[in-house]
Amino acid sequence: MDLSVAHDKLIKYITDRVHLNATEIEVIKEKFHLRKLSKKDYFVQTGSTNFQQGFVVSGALRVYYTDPKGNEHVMYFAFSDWWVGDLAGFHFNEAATLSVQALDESYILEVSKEDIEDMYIKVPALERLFRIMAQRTLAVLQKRFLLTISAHAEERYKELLQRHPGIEQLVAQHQIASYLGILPESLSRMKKKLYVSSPNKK
Amino acid sequence: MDLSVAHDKLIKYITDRVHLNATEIEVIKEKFHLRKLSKKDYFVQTGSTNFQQGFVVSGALRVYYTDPKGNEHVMYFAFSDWWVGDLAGFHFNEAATLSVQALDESYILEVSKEDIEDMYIKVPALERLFRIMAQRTLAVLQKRFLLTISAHAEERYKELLQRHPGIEQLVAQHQIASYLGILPESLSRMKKKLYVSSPNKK
DNA sequence: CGCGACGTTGATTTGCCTCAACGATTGTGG
DNA sequence: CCACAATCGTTGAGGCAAATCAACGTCGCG
Repeated sequence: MDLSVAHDKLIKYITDRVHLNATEIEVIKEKFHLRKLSKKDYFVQTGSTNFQQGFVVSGALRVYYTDPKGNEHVMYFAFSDWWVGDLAGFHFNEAATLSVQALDESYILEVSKEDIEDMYIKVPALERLFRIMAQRTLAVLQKRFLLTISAHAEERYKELLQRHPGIEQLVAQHQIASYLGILPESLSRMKKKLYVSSPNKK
Repeated sequence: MDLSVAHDKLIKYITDRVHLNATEIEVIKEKFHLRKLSKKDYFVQTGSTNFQQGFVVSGALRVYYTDPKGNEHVMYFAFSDWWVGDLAGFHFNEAATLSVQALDESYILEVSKEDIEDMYIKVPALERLFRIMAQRTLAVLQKRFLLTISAHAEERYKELLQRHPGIEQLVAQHQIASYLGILPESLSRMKKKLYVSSPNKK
């Protein structure tokens, strides 16, 4: 993965959403640094106070929470063109409660909170971009929250498959169970039940 | 409740967070319209396509979701200085999936999506304010989501009491149960259990 | 006053967890 | 490159938190 190719991908992502002039593009390129993660490497770990955000250029990652009992809960999976980081920690300057780990070799354009604040001044369009992104992410999280409290695991599983076809080829089953908020054993039993009662096989 | 008092409250809220000049203040005052809600009146109802947001000047409201089975789930309660509206519908221009209902007589400064978009141009500081608000709301919702999937109802109940002391005097018990994601019967049993095992009474 | 909304209590059910065991696959160090 | 270990998915037995269904007393209010 080449730095300029990564930068071009980021600039395309941004200019698809807001207008930038040539100077602004240069400012942005200076601030985002390419980082390679091997499988199982961490981009952010619980307790970190680095406050960075990352734009995923390629690869696959999981963003998860480790609760006080030590159980891990997947918040979301991230692929090309997604953003990763601990938003709560980032916003409140608190130690990260989330971790971000590569599920495969991944390339990420990393930016520090300081540099983002600096860019808000030098590139006002980013203020707009990040407002829109925050509002959209908020709307998406709200939907996920409402589904989680109103529907059983089986319904949430079907919704996931519908919203993200092919996810089962990309991430392991126990990661999907974690995303759904159930144990791997429960997902295994659920799939068996769905398969037996409605055998859409061969 | 007087319009100019309400406007002053809003302007104080905003200028506590970002800088405004006199002209900008006038633009904002023109866009926010005062609305009185009696107890049980709705500010937003499921299916609405008005895309308005509201700044709560006084009173108390509940923001809730009605699932396909007809069960209501309280997203949050709103009091003075909070914002209410269906953020998902607002952002995606979809019919509202949330409802906002007054629990007591309330006064709200209402603004349409159109006028907000207009203000982003005339008052750039609002772009920043709404970015910050969206990011903070997102961080708060993330914490709520993570607590919901990782902790039992009893722990969530204690967290609510700690974060919002006095909530039990402001809203009915079945509303609190709905916020916690459990049935009124379950909350009743839980309180009984907590009371018996740890009688902090007289 | 009378009705409806609210909170409580009881009996039973259920969705998912916990703990345990066991093949199958994957990965790795010698 | 193979042998062994670790990880993963599956299956079983039993348990628990909260839902469901039902009944009933109390209170506030039209």
